[in-house]
Amino acid sequence: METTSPTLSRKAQIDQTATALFRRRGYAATSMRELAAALGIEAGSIYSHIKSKEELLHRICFRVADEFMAGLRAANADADAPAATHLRRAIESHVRVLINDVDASAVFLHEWRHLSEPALSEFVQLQRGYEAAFRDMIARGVADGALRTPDPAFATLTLFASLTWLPNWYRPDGKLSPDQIAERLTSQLLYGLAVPDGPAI
Amino acid sequence: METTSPTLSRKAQIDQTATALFRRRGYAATSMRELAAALGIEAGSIYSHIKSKEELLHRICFRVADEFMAGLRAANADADAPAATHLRRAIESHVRVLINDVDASAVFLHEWRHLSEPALSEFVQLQRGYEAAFRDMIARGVADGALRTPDPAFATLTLFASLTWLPNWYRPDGKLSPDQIAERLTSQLLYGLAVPDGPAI
DNA sequence: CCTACCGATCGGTAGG
DNA sequence: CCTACCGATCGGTAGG
Repeated sequence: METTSPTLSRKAQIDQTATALFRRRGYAATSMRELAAALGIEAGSIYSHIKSKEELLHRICFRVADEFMAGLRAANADADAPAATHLRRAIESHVRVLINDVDASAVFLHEWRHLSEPALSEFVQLQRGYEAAFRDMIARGVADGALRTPDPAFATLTLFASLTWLPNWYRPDGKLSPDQIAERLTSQLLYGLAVPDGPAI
Repeated sequence: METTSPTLSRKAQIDQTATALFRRRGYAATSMRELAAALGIEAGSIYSHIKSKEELLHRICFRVADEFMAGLRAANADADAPAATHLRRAIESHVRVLINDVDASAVFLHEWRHLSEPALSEFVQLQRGYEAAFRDMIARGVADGALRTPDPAFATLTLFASLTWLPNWYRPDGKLSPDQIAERLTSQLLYGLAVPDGPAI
């Protein structure tokens, strides 16, 4: 079911296979016996490498969260750049993280709610901070005249929607490179679909 | 846990309570005993009203699908209107369906993959037809000069992303009415965030 | 890493 | 609609 590189440690193989299964079938609907079968071992054997099923989910979610956070910091590192440039760079970084491991990203986006406390609250806090940073970039872009929107919070939601949806359709064998996707996404979000001086719609 | 109107039939109460639970906890993670407890009855008693757990999911998913399809047909009914108008009306209809029952919409959007065959294939077919209709409206809008995009298929994905994300943030007690949300979403997707003759970003 | 197993819980049914 | 229960499967462990 799964071709794993022989250079991966068993623990890394477990993580990778679990990521693919959690994405395809959902965390709750994936049993440890399925995971074991995909790895070619017995269910009990998994527990010599991990403590619990949730540990797998926890590691996936927080690893991806760390990557998003690091990308956000890098995008804002140049304090002299205008807010709209920070925003474009942050979108590009986000797309790159998503594409770099689309299975893990999909689990991060859709399965985090199965975390239990206190990890759940910690995760939600990270998400909120990340979204607030995007809202802030948009608001600063509006303030300095580069962007316009009647509602920065609303614009942030739409932006996040497009970013979040990406793992649902991205195929690694597609024609668009990560940079092309980021560029196209950015341009469509910034400039929209309507012809500038075309007819009212 | 749940306040259900006394005018609802028991079956309608089961559907409504199941919808709320499937949304909050996910289909796979919701047990029939949880559902029974939320209804104030015993687990076995549910089965005098329904045949199986999946029947509940099936009914939710296909009812919402029917509503989306009906809205799409209505939006395209006026054959003389330009494609961009069809598109705007279809977006407005979509938003109204989502907001009309946000729990059911969220289940429709996120839990359909737990359907088993042949319902699963049937559902995917409906989804594909719906998406194709939006892609077609965008392509016709580009052809008649009202819209512009380097990639209609890509634009369709971004549009769907924004529509799909809505149940994740919409709060019935929010300040925006359904029509305001539809209008704001449409305008942002069509006109983007950038100031028309502002600086390059 | 396997065998053998634990208690808990699952969806669902029979009979009343 | 409840009581009492079915076989199957769950996450996880002990001992080797």
